Amino acid sequence: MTRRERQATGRTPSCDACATAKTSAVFQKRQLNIIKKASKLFIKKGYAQTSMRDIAKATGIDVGNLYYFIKSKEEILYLIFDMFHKPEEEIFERCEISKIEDPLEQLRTMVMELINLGGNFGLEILLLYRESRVLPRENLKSIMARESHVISQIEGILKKGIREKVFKIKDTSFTANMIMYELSLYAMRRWNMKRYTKEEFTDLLWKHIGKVVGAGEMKKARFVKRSAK
Amino acid sequence: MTRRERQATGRTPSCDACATAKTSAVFQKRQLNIIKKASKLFIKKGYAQTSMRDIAKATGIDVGNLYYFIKSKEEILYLIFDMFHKPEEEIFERCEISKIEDPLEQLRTMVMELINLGGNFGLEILLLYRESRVLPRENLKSIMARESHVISQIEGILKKGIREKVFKIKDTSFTANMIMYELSLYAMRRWNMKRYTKEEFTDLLWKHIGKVVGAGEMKKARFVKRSAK
DNA sequence: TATTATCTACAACAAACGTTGTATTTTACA
DNA sequence: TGTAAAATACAACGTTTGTTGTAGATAATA
Repeated sequence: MTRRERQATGRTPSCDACATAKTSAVFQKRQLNIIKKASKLFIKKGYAQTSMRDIAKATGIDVGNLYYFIKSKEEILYLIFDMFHKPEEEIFERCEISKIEDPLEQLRTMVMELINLGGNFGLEILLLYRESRVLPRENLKSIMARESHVISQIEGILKKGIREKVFKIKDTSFTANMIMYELSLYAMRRWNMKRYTKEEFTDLLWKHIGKVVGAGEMKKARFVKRSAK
Repeated sequence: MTRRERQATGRTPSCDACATAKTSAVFQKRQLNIIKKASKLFIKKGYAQTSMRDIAKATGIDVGNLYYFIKSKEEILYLIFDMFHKPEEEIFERCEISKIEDPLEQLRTMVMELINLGGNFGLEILLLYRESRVLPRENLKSIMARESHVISQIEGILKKGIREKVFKIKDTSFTANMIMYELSLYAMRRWNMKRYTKEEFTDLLWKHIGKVVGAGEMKKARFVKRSAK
């Protein structure tokens, strides 16, 4: 039996629909703790460089007993992604963005929410870029599907903005992807970005995105038009 | 002796200044081959998920004999970074960018060169983001120093552009970092970017950067001024 | 209190890993 | 052709790794 196969086995099905659903409060709390602590370790040291024994030490749960709460190391990573991408997907509805009229305000709301998700300033998203390849195809697909969903919501906002002549964008798909990508600048280039406070950075980033969607330009244009009348 | 310590030992000093410098053509060719093949594997599977035996298979060099050409697995990664960052650092001089007058053209030259480095469209730079943490502090620092050098060159161009009223930028350091970061969009989000050809992408990216530095805006402004006279 | 379900402690396993030792073959040069 | 250096082949070592087995403790329920 190869390691990969053994990994798939696991001792106790934890997140699958299992006979005796582990829904006890303690259980879920412990599992959440594992996920949180592990995500911190993964961010700091990398997935492969973090051993189950490290996670055991960080959580205070014995190495072997970790497998009472999770199926495998791989599953921890998946659960981390799951945990931080679910709320990401729900921003649009939760903030009732479709009810906002001004596309620029829609975009601002979306961006701010995405930035502050998890309170870690996008550090978790960095994991997706860095470690997603360790997940099996199946899981990776479902994660990517969520990502795409958010992207297409952003794209929707951009299109609306173009229709209302507030934005000026050549390729909405490209720009939506770029905006999503830019949100991780802080996390990805921490070594250079640390000089900015979170507030400074957020401000700079939003100004930047404003340029990207051509918002300022359009406003000016509209202003010129009106004054020309 | 721990693994980490053993890793530091190595069998034959390969890149250090060693008594009998391995400068034979064959030797260097083999070493280069290892670096190239390994970088492909690292990009595809990740550093930790690529074993020395994988590299052996890819290069056709026996596992043990790999250590005749390189000191350690870690060194391979370092050499990869070294290989792709050295030319990056030399762009400015090689292209004689300081002799170009128009800042926008300066920037365009720089960007295009950076994009096409290695011919892999930035795929190697993705490694820096993903795997740099496995390097020891010392090496990491030297890599980052190079990065910063390129960034400051970009920043120089931006400042010149501002002085000449061609660019409009709030924080040159932020923007320089952002531009550098944006160059890796294709590599980092391949799964969504594959729909574009390299030409399409390059075009979109350049237009995007144009907006970011406020180039279009300024031109229009200048034009307006002149027509107002 | 008896019984079951939940949780824990600790040791162990088998595989994979980076790396080394060594003996042998090939090449370069005199 | 002879000799040293360069390069190869192959087996092995010592660790670390993710994971499991199992026996015992604790908590909940009756």
